Amino acid sequence: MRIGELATKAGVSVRALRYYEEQGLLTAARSSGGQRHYLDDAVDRVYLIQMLYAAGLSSRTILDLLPCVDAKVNTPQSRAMLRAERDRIDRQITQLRQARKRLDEVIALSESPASGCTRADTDAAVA
Amino acid sequence: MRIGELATKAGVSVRALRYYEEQGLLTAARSSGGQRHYLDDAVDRVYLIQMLYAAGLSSRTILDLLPCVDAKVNTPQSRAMLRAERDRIDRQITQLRQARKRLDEVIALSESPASGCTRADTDAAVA
DNA sequence: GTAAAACCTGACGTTCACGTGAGGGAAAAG
DNA sequence: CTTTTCCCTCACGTGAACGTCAGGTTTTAC
Repeated sequence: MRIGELATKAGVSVRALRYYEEQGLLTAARSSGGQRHYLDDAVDRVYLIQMLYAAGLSSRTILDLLPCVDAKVNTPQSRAMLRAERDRIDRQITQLRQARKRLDEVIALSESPASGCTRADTDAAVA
Repeated sequence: MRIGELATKAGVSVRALRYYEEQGLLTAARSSGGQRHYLDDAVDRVYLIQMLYAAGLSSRTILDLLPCVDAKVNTPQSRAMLRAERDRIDRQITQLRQARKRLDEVIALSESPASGCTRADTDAAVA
């Protein structure tokens, strides 16, 4: 498939795919005319990349991790890196939970009929 | 306390504190000479700001939320905003869990003596 | 009273993951 | 064969959260 189709299937922009290639995260065969051609499994690869981006990893880190995911590299260093990133994600989840908890407290307060309700509540809620 | 002390206590840079003020997230009294002076509770306020930044909120969103946290604003809109942000954090946690799971799978594979270990494992692990 | 810290206001620089044209070929459709 | 449609490579723009340097003032220490 060509880049437009992959972009649609993977739910990202064409520009993003070119960027991934530029970062070494995604490779493509080229037609005689220079156009990129991808195999079907490129869709999953893009999903994975997106997932790692969403987890807060940088292009560089993803670039280091992908060979491990592909099971092409498996050294003590690579395993340490994997664990380090997993731990980073764990810490990030912990932070998010804290923030969530904090917001929940505020929400609970704001929804209880106690404390300083600006009374815009009971008034405007029906109107 | 002055800005340097607050920066140290809160574990952020002086520049960051000035930036927070610029964004309306943090206010300070001024000395006759124009220097910022903070109360002790500013430390907690900075912690909170950092927590919300870490949760992926933008300055603008934090600016909108802070009055709610301070219980100074409590309208149907503000409560909806709080819930929206909490839900966003929930979705982000879900994504992080997925990424973590994926990494865990890779780690499990790389640490099991099966599959394509590059053998750098059993060799160099002792050396 | 003077020198060293610490602070002030601009204002430009940085990084990241792309967005967005510009100008020009390649490929599928008629 | 021509017309769309898709694709190509530069290459500059963007937004967010600061970093950093310049040039000057205020506070603190001796």
